[in-house]
Formats: sequence, C-alpha cells, structure tokens
Amino acid sequence: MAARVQVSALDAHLGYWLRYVSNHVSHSFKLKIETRGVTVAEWVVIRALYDVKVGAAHLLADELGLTRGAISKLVDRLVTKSLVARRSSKSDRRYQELALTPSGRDLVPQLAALADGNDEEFFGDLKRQERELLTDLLKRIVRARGLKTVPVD
Amino acid sequence: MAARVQVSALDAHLGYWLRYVSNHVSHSFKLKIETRGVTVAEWVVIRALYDVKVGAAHLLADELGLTRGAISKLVDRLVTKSLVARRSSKSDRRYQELALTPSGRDLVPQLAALADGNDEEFFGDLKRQERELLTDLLKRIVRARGLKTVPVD
DNA sequence: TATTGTTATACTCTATAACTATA
DNA sequence: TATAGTTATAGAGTATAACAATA
Repeated sequence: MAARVQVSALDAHLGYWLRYVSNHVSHSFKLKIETRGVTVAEWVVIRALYDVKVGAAHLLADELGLTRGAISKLVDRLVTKSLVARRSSKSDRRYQELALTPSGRDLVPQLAALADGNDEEFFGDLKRQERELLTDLLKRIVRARGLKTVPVD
Repeated sequence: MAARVQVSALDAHLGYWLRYVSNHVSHSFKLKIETRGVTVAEWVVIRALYDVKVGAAHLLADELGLTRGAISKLVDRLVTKSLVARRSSKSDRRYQELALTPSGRDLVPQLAALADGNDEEFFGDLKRQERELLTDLLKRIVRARGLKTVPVD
C-alpha cells in the first residue's frame, strides 16, 4: 500500500469550520447593522468608546489591535456620520479626545441588541451547556496561544 | 433597581470569540502560505481544482460561493503565477477549462501540509475528544442554519 | 527626538453591473 | 435570448511609510 491521503481536504481542518461558521455569523451581523448605517469595524470602535467615555486614538488602536492609520480612517467615517466627536486635548494638543455624540451613544444599545439577536439566531439551538463548552474551548485556545487584539473583519 | 446591563459587551457573544479565534487562525495560515506566494483565496481555488482536475469557472464560482467576477480575477492571478492554465473548451467556446499546471499541482500538497501544521498549532493542545466536540458543534450549526458556500476571507 | 495623528499609497477581497463572445 | 466570462467601478479592511504638529 502506497501512502495515501497526503493532501488533506479543506474541511479536514478545524480552522476551516471555524472560519466557515464565523464568516457566516459576522456576515449576518454585518447585514443587520448596516441597516443602521454602520460597519462591523465601526461598531467595534463605538462599542469601545461607549465604555471608556473618552479616549485617545492611539489607545483605541492599541486596544483594538489596529494601526493608527486604520483608526484614523474609521474615526473619520464615524465623525462624518455624527456618531463620534473629535477634539484635540487642551493639556497635550497632540492628543485627540474621542467621544460618542448623543446619537452615537443612543445607537450603541440598539446595535448591542442586534448583536444579541444575531448570537441567538446562530447558537440558540445549542444547549446552554454546549454554548458554554464552545466558549470555554475558544477561550482556552486564546489563552494557550496568547492571542491578542480584537479581530475586526 | 433599574434595569441594568442593557448593553452587552462585545465578548459576551459567542460570535465574538469565534471571530477572534478564527481571524487569528486564518491570519497565521495566511502568513505561512504567502511564503509560497499564494493568498488564502487562491489556495481555496487551487485546492478545489486539485480534486476536480478540470473545471469551468462558473462551477468553481458556485462551489466556492463567489461571483464570476471574483473568480475571474482570482484565476487571472493564478495564471500569472503559472499555477493554473486556462483554455477555452472546444465543444462550447463560452466555457473555459481550468486546470492546475504541473507546478500548481506540485504546490497543493505543500500548502495542505502548511494547513495541517497550522491546525495543529492552534488546536494541538486540545484533547482529541475536545477537537471532535468542537468540530461537531460547528457542523451542527452549519446544518441547523443551512449554511452554504465556502468562506474565503 | 519621541509621540500623536493624518495622508498617500497599495493590495486583497468582494460585489454589482455593463459588456463581449458564444450558443 | 440565455449563458460564460471579462472588465470597470466601488468600497471595506488593513498595512506601511512619509509627513506635520506638538511635546
């Protein structure tokens, strides 16, 4: 018998299934929130700002694992959409103070509800225990591999 | 007590963890295969061609869940890289016969090995049983939700 | 000089839609 | 007219690097 199955199938990999499901979940979420005029990347930014109240761009970049250039463009769009306000700090004018506008602050809970609904839609069929198991396994991989930064795409 | 926790955290969602891990796995794979000069989208195409031997672009588009325009551009790049050959069918000259070149066919097992290694790197710490459980849960979601098409990004 | 942020450039991925060639 | 494929256009996401302003 010669060696066989030297070439694994795409779907022989856990990474394949992970990406498969993840892409569908994200895509579905994207469709939901674009009815509110935001992209997933923008959502991640405003959700972060919702908690910190005010933040500098470079802190966001660190927290979200994006470059300063990327953040700059994202914030540009959010400012255009009147969801984020940008003003330079008085104490150090290199910094910017980023904060949600009232309408930005209003929007976050609505988007969070869409995120909840999306999760329910995809994982609602799993038993509570199975959901926890899945979450735990994923978190374990994050810990074991020391993964950092929030994925945005 | 007023209602609290109206706004769920990003990481309160299973979708978040899925995307988090998936993005890292895919990114790591991307880094591995770009040393061989291919992107993940290109890999998916040549892996598909490896099995079918020869195929029309529109069949690939269906199988991979991409538009004809997207396939056209991908195949362009693969032809430029001499991994895929493209010639129009004699029986129906609207069709193209797509096939791996010898070097393309050579490359696929090497990339498959990189995919195997990448999977091992991320999921090797899990027990066999846990890996199966994870895979099964993901496949169940695919079935329950009737998900179609291969995600490429 | 070091740091913050912007801008220019570039590339991948993907879609839509107009278009060409063929049937 | 219907189908296969190409091309033009567009936009999101992201990176790198050069640059301006400030410290």
